[in-house]
Amino acid sequence: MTLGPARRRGLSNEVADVIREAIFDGRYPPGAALREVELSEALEVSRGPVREALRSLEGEGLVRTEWHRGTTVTVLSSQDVAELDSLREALENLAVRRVVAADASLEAMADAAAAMDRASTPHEMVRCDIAFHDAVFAAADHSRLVQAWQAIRSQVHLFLITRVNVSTAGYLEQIRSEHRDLVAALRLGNVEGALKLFAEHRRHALDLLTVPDGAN
Amino acid sequence: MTLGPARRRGLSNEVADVIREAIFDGRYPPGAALREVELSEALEVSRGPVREALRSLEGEGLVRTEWHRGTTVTVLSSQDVAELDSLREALENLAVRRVVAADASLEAMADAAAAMDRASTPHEMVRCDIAFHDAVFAAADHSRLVQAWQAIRSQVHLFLITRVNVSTAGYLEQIRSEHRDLVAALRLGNVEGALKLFAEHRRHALDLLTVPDGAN
DNA sequence: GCTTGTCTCAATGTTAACATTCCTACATGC
DNA sequence: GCATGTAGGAATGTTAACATTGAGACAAGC
Repeated sequence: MTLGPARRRGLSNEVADVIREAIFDGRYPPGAALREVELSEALEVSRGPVREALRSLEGEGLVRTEWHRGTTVTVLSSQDVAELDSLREALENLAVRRVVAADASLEAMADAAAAMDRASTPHEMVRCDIAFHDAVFAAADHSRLVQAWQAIRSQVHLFLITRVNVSTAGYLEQIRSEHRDLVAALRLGNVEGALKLFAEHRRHALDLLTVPDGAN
Repeated sequence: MTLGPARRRGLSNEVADVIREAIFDGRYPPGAALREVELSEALEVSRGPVREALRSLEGEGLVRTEWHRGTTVTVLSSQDVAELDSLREALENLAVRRVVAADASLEAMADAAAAMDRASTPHEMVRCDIAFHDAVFAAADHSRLVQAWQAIRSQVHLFLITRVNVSTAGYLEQIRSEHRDLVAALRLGNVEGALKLFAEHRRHALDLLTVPDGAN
C-alpha cells in the first residue's frame, strides 16, 4: 500500500487555491481589484497568508501587483496571448518528445480525454482541456518543465474561459475529438506526427477563440 | 530623453537581492539553512520581508522550503542538471529563433561578450556568462520567455559556480571565444547555424563541468 | 482655464508578539 | 537492547497593530 507524503499545506496554499478558483469561476473578472483586507475578512484569515497567496498567484501570472497600488486580476492583451502560444509550443514540444522517447504511460491522458465526455458546460470543458495538458506534462517526467507549464497554465486557463464566453459554437464537440486524436498519435509513437497534431490543436483553439475581436 | 519608470521596489525585493548575492558569493553553500530570524537580524528588517524574499527565491528554484522545517539552499542532483539543460535548450531555441526573425539589436549581447575580457576570476566569468544569456533572452522581446528563463537562471548560475570551483582548467579562455562565435552567428542571421552553436555551447559547459564526479 | 500645492483617506508595507509544529534527547517499559 | 512515550526547545506559521505610500478632491495662484 503506497501512500503519498502526508505533508501539511499551510493556510497560504489553501487561500491561494480559493482565490484561484474564484477567478476561474468568474467572480473576479480580469482587471478586478483583489484587496487584501477584503479577502482576509471574507476568508476569515489574517492578511499575512493572503499576501503570500497573492504573491504565489503573481508567480503564476494570474494577478499583477504594483507597489502600494494593490493587485488586480491579469488582463491578457493580444500580445500576451501570442506570447503564451509561442512559449506553450516550446514547452509542449519538449514534453511530447520526452513522452514518446520514454514510452511513458498514457493512461492518465486517456482518462482526462475521456472525462471530457462527462463535461456539459463550456466551463467544465475548459477545466478538462487544461487537465489533459497537465497530464501530458506530468507524463514527461520533468519537474522543471512542469513548473514552467504551471507558470503559464493559469493564464492559458484564463484565456480559454474569457474567450469561450464569447463564442461557444463548435468548441465543445471539436475539442473532444481533437484530444482523442492526440492520445492516438502518442500511442503510435510517431514524434513528428504527434508534434504536428499538437500544433494544429493549439492553432484551432487560437483561431476559434481569437476571431471575435481583433485587437486589445 | 527617455527614462524608465521610477518604481519603488519595497524591502522584500531588496532583501531577496541581498540573499541571492550571498548565495552566489558562496556564503550560503548548497544545503545551508536560511533561518528567518538570523537573516532578519543580520539585515535589520523584520521577518515579514524576509519571508516574502524567501518565497520569491523559492520561485526561482534557488531555495527549497518545507512546511515548518525551514528553507535551505537548493542542492542540484545530476538529474536536476539534466532537467535544467533540456529546458534551457527549449527556451534558448525559441529565443534564438525570435532574435534572428525579428533582426533584433545585438549590441547588448556584444557588450556582454566583451565584458568577459575584463573578468579575471572564475566567479566574475560566471556572472558574465549568465549576463550574456540574459541579453539573448532580453533581445527576444518575449516577457514570458524571459520569465521562464529567470525561473531557472539562478539554478544555472548555481550549477556553474559549484562546478567551476572543482575544475577551472580551460574554462575562462574557451568561454570567451565561444560567446564571440555566438554573436557572430547571430549577426549572419542563419537560424540553424546559430542553434547549432548554442547547442554546442551548452554541451561544452556540461561536459567540462560534469566530468569530475559521476553521480550525485 | 490650466497648473500647482495641500489635504485626506484608503490601501499596502512593515513590525513585533503570539500560536503551532517538528525535531532532539532522554526516560520508561518490555 | 530495542521500541515507544514524553518533555524541551527552536524554528516556522499566524495574527493584529503601526507606518508609509499614492491617488483623488479641492482650493489657491498664475
